[in-house]
Amino acid sequence: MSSTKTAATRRPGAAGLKKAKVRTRLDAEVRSKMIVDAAFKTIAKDGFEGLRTREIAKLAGINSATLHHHFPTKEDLIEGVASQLEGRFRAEKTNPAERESAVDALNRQLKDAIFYYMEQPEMLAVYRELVGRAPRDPVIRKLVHRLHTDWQADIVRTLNKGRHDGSFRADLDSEAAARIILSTVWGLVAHIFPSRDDFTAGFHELIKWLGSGQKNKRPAKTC
Amino acid sequence: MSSTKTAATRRPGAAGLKKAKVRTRLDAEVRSKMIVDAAFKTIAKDGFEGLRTREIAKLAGINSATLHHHFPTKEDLIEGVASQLEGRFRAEKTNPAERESAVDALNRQLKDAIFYYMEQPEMLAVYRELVGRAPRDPVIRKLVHRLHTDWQADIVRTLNKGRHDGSFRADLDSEAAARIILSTVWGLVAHIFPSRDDFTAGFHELIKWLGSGQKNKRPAKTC
DNA sequence: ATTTCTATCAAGCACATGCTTGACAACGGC
DNA sequence: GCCGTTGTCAAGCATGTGCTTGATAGAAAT
Repeated sequence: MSSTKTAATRRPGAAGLKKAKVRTRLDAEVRSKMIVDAAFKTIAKDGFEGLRTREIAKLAGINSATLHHHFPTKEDLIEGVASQLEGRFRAEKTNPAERESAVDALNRQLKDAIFYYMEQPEMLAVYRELVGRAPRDPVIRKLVHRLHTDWQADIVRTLNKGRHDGSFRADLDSEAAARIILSTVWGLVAHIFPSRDDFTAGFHELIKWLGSGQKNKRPAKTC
Repeated sequence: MSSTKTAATRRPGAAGLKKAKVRTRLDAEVRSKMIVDAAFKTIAKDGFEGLRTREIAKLAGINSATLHHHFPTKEDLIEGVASQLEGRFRAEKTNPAERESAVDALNRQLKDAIFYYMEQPEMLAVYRELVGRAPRDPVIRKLVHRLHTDWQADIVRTLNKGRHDGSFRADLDSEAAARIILSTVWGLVAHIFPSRDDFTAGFHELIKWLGSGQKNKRPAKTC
């Protein structure tokens, strides 16, 4: 006597025709990635101001409670996004060609930046948001600092190499120059450069300034 | 003492001891400035994410309804802040000294940037926030674009002058170079440079690169 | 088959937040 | 003194929002 009654009241949609929702259950890892991907897209489009857990859940096709099961707090979700971004940057890092010259290495930096700008604008948008949030969030700040430090070290290596083989000017301050280059690339990310072509022109000008002014690689500097 | 009854019922706190609030009535212009100042400080500290009309009102010492009387929407308030920032930047703009050399003019840019960094960090913080918001807000975008365009034009003028009098290298692309300089300064604002000294070192390196390599101002480039 | 584990959902709680409403009071013009 | 204008306030409305609760169901272990 109690069977039908409880079943009818307990189970929503058992008697009715309510779109028989199929509950797809996924591994935590897979679902987490789906959620982070959704958050990534939302942040790229609307920034952190536009980050609403309900929206992310809807975009990921799940209930918001499920989202909070995988990422207890919004903060956790943001860290997940940040972590994914760092991973993608490190994974997609292009390798130097064999016996690549210093100038070629710089041009690779240029090409990489333009690649992200053209093909992966979402990554740059999220990056921009993270840097903007860094002053107020210690975890993000550390992550951004890590990325920038490693990146700068790469550039310093390249510059030192070019300086020693004579292709770059002998009086180059590699540390300072690396920061200029970093800032220039950041100028592209932060839309300080109005267009891709302006950025390219700027970067080429920079490379020109770095040059020693001689084609061959002799370290001579007499006249 | 006479009309106690109506007074007691009508005026909240007239009978009690509730801190006898004095309603200070100000001109719209004055009050608006107070509100914008409060918003300015809040945005500098917590960014746009932390902008709550109630908080601003409390900081300005007024009721939030009063705030909305002067700035009907949050958007209006933000535009007020942006407008004030632009005004301050333009008003505080340092004038070139009489017969100032091109190198001196660039050093003035450097000094100005460091001045804001050290003495007016709030202005730079708000600036940073505005640039971050620009991609999503047409009004802000226009304002930022206006500032950058004017600023860049200034630098281009300086560079052209230096190029023509021989103090800068003859093969200088002034437009591209100006954008590099702009990006470098933005690197300070956006905390791409870890410290003030790193920025100074970078800027000096930049100026070194721009130089023609000769002390006097003759346009000769033979060797 | 039973149990255990946990991913998922519908509903909701508690509070935050932009903005409104209606009344009041300071001020200037008459 | 009277009155229109408007700057100010207490209270509230409607909605948004992070996160919780308690129940349900898929899957694996036993």
